[in-house]
Amino acid sequence: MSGVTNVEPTSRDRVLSAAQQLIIDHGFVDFSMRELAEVSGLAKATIYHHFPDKQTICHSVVEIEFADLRDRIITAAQSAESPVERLRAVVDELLGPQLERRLVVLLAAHEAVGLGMHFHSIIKRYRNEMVAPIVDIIQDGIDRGDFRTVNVEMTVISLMGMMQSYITHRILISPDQQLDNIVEHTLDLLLN
Amino acid sequence: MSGVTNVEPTSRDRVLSAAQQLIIDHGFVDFSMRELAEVSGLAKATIYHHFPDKQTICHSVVEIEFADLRDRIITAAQSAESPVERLRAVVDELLGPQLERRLVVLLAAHEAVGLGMHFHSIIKRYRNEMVAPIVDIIQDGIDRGDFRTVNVEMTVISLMGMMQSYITHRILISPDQQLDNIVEHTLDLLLN
Amino acid sequence: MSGVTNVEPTSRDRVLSAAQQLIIDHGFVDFSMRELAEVSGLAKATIYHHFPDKQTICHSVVEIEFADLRDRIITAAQSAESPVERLRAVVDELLGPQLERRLVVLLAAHEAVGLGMHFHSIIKRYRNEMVAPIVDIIQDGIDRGDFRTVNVEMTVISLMGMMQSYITHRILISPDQQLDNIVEHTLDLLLN
Amino acid sequence: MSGVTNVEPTSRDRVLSAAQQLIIDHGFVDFSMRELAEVSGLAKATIYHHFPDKQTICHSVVEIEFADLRDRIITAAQSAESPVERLRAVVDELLGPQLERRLVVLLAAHEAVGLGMHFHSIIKRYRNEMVAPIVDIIQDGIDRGDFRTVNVEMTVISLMGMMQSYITHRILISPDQQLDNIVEHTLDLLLN
DNA sequence: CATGAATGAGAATTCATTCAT
DNA sequence: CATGAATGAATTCTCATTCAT
Repeated sequence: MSGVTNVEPTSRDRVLSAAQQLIIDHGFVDFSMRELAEVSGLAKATIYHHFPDKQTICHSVVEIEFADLRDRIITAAQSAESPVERLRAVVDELLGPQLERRLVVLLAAHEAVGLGMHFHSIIKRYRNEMVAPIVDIIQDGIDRGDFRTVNVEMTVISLMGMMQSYITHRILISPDQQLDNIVEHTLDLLLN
Repeated sequence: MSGVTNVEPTSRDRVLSAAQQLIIDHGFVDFSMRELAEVSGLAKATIYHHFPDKQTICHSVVEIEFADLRDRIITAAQSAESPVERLRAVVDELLGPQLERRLVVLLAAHEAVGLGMHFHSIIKRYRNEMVAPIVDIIQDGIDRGDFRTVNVEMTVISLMGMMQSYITHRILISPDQQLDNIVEHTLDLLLN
Repeated sequence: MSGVTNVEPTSRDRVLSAAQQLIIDHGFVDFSMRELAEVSGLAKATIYHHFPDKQTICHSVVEIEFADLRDRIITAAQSAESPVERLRAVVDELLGPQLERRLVVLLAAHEAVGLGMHFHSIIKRYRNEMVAPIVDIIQDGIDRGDFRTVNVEMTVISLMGMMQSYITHRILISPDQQLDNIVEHTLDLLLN
Repeated sequence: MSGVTNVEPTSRDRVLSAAQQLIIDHGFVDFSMRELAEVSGLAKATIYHHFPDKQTICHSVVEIEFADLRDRIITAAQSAESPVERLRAVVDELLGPQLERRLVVLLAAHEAVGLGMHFHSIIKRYRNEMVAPIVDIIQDGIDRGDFRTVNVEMTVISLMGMMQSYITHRILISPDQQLDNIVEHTLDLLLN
């Protein structure tokens, strides 16, 4: 009660992390407030005490996931001097094991196709924020002559698609297969 | 009407094509049998006369979509002599406008993450069938010396991810932007 | 087609015997025309070709069961000279193994409590027809001085309840327990 | 209202007593949750707030009925000194007018033949609990020399069947006929 | 005589949400 | 801050029955 750090997560956080888990397991639509109450250990009415409705909870989870991913990418994009190393760091981060779970959520966000414009705008906003630093790296690499000349924006789109595809492959097709050299392969494709 | 062929689609087909449309619009979970009845023009009970449950309808739609896509890819993969031309045809096909709608369905299939193993197995099966001809093309290109030496399987995974990413971009971010040179960009990235 | 005996049961009979089995398994209400079609091997519409509705099928099954039971009782009631022997034959028949299944149906008929007056009237009619010969036996026994003087009708009611109770016991409580001396016990109780 | 005790039945109890009434009227299968909601004065969803499903409601009603009957029998079985008087009290109780309604439910429980094992186990359990005190009485009577020597268990089974038969008779055949001397008739059969 | 296709009505159950405490 | 109780609307699915062939 009086202590140094309060390790008890707040109820709000318990809701959000339960929601994250349920979205990963069931997708955005097919999880119920009943399950959310059960998993979070709170009463349904208590959840409504913290959030106005289910939609807002989904939006919040997506915001949090995207913000975290964006921050990691930005950090990675500043982690070194040479464009090659910075790109390597970003790709590394995008495929890092701790991100897989988060990216699954983002993958699932493609559901957003049928989920209304607010999702669209969130995805659009963060996608731009994640794309920007990668664009900078590639542009920088081209300017320095390290990379060959490519359509920068399109290359970034390609890059993100590849990342998704690797992860999907790992999840759906061969979960155990190690893809250690993904990073090198990706860089090779893009930069050779 | 004029007697040559009976073009009236069967009730079964009307259900499947209505389901396809609804899945595209709402995702796999959030379309209701009530809507499906309405859109297909049949009574709910009639739908259950043709399909045992909602799940089976979803599976069937996915099967049909995948089978069609696979067939198009296989056809494209046999359309020319040189590996470069055959790969171009495949990429062209994957991005062709008439396929967008179908691919949206496949994208949405990533929902499948939370939708049970039967989806997994369908996706796995067809993904293998779609990957195989592309693998052949690339391997052939390498053997002939047209392509540089790459990890073939990984390259195919990359390729499919890029395609998805382009389409997602077109749908979510800039629907109107023309990406005419996607094909060339992709080939450039992969084969240069 | 042209033969001596036609062993193929008629469709009508197939419906009735399937219905009998389903009523035994599920009770009168909770069996569906879909199941009946499945078990009988006929199409639902074919069943409606032979019977106007589900109610009539249930009534028919009950009629058949009761008629058969009544006939067996009447036969048994005429099988010997002495009242004791005739009563023994009736009790024997009521507990005979081939009758158990039929009696289960009759037990289930107590559902009839909530099933409308037509069932009531069937049960009432046949119950009277089954009671009558037993009444005669007991009255005869009393007249001859073989039995002690009892309220005849009430004794018959008791007798039938005991039979039901034995069967219920056998079905619900101890299916394997042999109750060989039931007949003697019953006669002993009633006539001593 | 005036403050002594709050007599308002809980929602749970309102559901159970409405269910009891509906089971008596329609049997276990053929009453709907819609009716139950109507009769209990609650919304369907509210019922599901208190019970997980229809089955559980049925089981609960049967449990309550059996428990009440068992308690009454046990009480009656301890009500006097002599075995004859105690047996008379039990039989009296089994046929008492206030029990008729309850016994109808138990009769209807024979539907249970087709209703799954959980019903079987409930019936089996309570049947044993109801039989035990009657067994004791009869054994005691035999030991004291008041009753003639009979197979005790079988006699109890007989007794319960008779009771059912009287009640069925009253309900189905002649509702108005007074059977005042049933008790004496029954005792006479058993104890002479 | 037989049936596949079709259906309106209704079944059980779950939903997101509100409110009094 | 927290919750049990309550609910209208919607869900998937089943029913007994009809009809054109």
